[in-house]
Amino acid sequence: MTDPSLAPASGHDHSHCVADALARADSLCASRGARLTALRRRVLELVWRSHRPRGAYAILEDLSQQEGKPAAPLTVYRALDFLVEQGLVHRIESLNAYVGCPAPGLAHTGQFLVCESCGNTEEIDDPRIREAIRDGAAARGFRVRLPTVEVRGLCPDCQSRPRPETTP
Amino acid sequence: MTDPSLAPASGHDHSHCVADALARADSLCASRGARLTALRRRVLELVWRSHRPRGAYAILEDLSQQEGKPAAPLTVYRALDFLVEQGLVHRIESLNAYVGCPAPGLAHTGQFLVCESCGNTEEIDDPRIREAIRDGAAARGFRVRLPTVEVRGLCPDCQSRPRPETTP
DNA sequence: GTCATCGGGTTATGATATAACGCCATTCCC
DNA sequence: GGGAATGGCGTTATATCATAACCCGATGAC
Repeated sequence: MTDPSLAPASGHDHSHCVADALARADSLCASRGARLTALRRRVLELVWRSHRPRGAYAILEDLSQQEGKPAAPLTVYRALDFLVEQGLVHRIESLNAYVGCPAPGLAHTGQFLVCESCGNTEEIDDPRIREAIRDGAAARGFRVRLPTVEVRGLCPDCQSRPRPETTP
Repeated sequence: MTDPSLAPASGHDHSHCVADALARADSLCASRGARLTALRRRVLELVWRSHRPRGAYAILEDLSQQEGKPAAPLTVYRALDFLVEQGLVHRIESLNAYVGCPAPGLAHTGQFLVCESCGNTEEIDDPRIREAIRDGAAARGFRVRLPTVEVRGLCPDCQSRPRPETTP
């Protein structure tokens, strides 16, 4: 938890992010009748250890360490499936990794700005992008179910830094 | 090669697609001084067996069969890396699979409409989508290097069919 | 001819994800 | 409350996707 490589890029109190995310998850699941079990909540917390997408096996390791005994991959994947279904976590396809959603419950399908240098990933929901995809698909007779937009590049911080921190 | 599950959705002469793709690859590589070796060319042909993204291991199996002896994964991955670098093939991140580019040489980064029913994947290059992403990122100070847009949904054919063909 | 470079073979391994089966706790119905 | 249905999760095994490390032969530069 005090591993500096897990800290987010700019100085912000990340514990707030985590606490907020958990609180939102609690109330959202409660309002939906979805069961945010202890395990699922712990996995959500582990996803939120940073603003970088984390691989399932990284989460698995953390979980194993917390429990003092090795956990099985399925344990983590099932929890992640639940969290993704509830919109609490997004899967970043191009990284095979998972990142916490900062604004769940808004029924959005976001777009992701993935920094190739520090790994930090910002979720946005830009109406112009959303509508351009919707219209572009419609013009070709294609019915959109799930748009995936993942933009690799450099975040503002890393553009001004020579060689920034490593990814976890 | 005559496996019907590999045929593209609508009746079109797919052998033309393949022949065209190979011809374009030949001239493009020649003009660039890139070496489209026999192996790479064969892998490109196997990617083009359908308009569905194909997994590296599916290609590997085809290749092994053609050669009468098992090929190694690296063989295929190296060829695919080359083809992707040359823009002859695109990787579909959300499927961990590869699909032929119908218009290489245009220096585009396309968007992909992936049918969840039949698997056929159409590559488009919609300026509105491209520009919306460029502007949306710029507005947040993010420098785009590689935009990835993969839209899952239903192609026109599959919207009018009850339960269409399977994916290979 | 000699060297550098590159394509590709070989073997091993790492990383990501799911299948199949079963137990147990909760919940729901009556 | 009793019993059945459901869902969460443990266990073991396996599938799928991708790369590391090493070597060798062909090609082209000089």
